[in-house]
Amino acid sequence: MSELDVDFYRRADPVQIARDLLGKLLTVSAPDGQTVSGWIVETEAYSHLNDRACHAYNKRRTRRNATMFRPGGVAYVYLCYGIHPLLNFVTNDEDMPDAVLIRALEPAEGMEQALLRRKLNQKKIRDLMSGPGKLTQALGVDLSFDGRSLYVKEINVRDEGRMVEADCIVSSPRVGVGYAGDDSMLPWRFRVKDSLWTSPAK
DNA sequence: CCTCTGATCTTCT
DNA sequence: GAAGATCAGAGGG
Repeated sequence: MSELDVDFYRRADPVQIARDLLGKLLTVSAPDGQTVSGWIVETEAYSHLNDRACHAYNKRRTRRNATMFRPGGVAYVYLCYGIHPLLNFVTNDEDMPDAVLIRALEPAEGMEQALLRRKLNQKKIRDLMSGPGKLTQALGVDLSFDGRSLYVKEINVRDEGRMVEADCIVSSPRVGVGYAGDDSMLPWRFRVKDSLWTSPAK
């Protein structure tokens, strides 16, 4: 139906955007020419205000997080644990560094290519995109996507009319952010209730 | 089902 | 030097 636009990404509340992204269709055409897409079923919000788990907490700049300071509507991709590229969408205005981490997708188009990239067979289909590192591998997203606009054919997000009602969204604390102290308790992880495709981590 | 571990890049102490 | 927005494989129950 329609591509998500500047007005969607440049809002000031990453928590609302994380909820709104559930049910949207993410499509990636990798440099090898293959296209893989999936429905977003799990996200996490990160805010530079009052959130110690955010890479850009208190507007702290590092070489890694420079992309977060750009205007909303670009991809922020960084290497986690030295191995896995993780995909975020930058939100809010320039120099207001918020982001939404994409944590899991329900497979849509290009499943054969995704299975190849993940080295999985049909029996393991549930592991295809059910985690932030798994989905970047399945989609072919690597560090070269950092800073890429989200309005291009290489990577874009569309509203295809799949509705996710408020009472179908489960919120819980984010994964792996214990270092953030009290902020690690914020219920800023969002999942589609009863989806078979969300990540297993507590 | 579960717990443990290695892989190995960025950032901060 | 240590820990992190993670995953896969090995081993045990």
